[in-house]
Amino acid sequence: MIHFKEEIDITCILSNNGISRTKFRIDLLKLFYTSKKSLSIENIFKFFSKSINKVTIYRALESFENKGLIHKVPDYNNLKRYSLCKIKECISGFHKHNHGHFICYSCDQTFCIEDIKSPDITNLKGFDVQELKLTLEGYCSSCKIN
Amino acid sequence: MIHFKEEIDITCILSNNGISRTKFRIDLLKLFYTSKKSLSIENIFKFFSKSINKVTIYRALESFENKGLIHKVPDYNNLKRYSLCKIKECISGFHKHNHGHFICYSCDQTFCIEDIKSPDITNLKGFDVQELKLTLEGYCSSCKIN
DNA sequence: TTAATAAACGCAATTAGGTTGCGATTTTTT
DNA sequence: AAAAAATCGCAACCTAATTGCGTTTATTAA
Repeated sequence: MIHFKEEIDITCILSNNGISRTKFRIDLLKLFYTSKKSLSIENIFKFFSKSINKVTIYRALESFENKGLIHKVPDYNNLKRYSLCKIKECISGFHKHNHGHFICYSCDQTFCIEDIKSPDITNLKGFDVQELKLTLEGYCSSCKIN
Repeated sequence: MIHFKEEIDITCILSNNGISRTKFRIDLLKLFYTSKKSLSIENIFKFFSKSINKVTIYRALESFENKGLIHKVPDYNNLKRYSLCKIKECISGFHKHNHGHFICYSCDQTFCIEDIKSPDITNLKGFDVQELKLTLEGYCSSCKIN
């Protein structure tokens, strides 16, 4: 069981989004709130000591994403990977993220970079631009050689 | 057999890069030179009327990429997809692309956008940024409603 | 609180994209 | 022309992800 210093009502968030408060889904959402990192299926699988069926993980993540609680982030190996949505604009069925993502070559971790906003390119001749994704790659603070 | 108006010596390019000039590889490289679009394995498979084994396609693409003739582009469904390298900086084992890519929601096509250069973000606190990828999404000129 | 309804779970099977091994064929080198 | 190297095609394999379905758990209605 995970505990917070400042209580965030996980069960309330789930209820408000029409998601059943099963032990696993409560703990999974808590995990996203406590983890500063993005999470892959494998990360989650290992966190729960492989006691949870992977299909269950896939379906919970799909549900969370559809409700706007988490969002997909790019992954170095093109695997499914998610981060908590910290923006209120993310609601059921719709995500709004204009932050960039950083992928570390060494630890394969993906970080959300709130600092950098994506450049504003809305009019590009011939194209109707709906979204803009900025992905940085390199070495994160833990992996780089100083 | 594909023909060019201005002769580009495909067989010469292959030879110079140490790639055997088989009928398939010659035609494949010609296809990349004539196609304005990026190509997925499925695109190529169908172009050759499914007469070429997919493993052969995978291996030819891997070879072309390693020699710097083509480069990977993002794909809407995370499939392998390639475009011709138009930059002389792309040589054996090394690619240098600072252009952006546009993915169409409707036709799933990926276009190289030479016009826009990726923003120059080399110093980001705590991170050692090696590469920057800019991907636009929306509707291309053929698919958008005017 | 209990019965009915809906959501979530676990298991097995399947799908899909991509990879590997290997013998046969084609190309290149000598 | 012979030997060496690269490419090809087939079958088998791998991994991530998806689907079907019967069971369990949670939510809603009575």
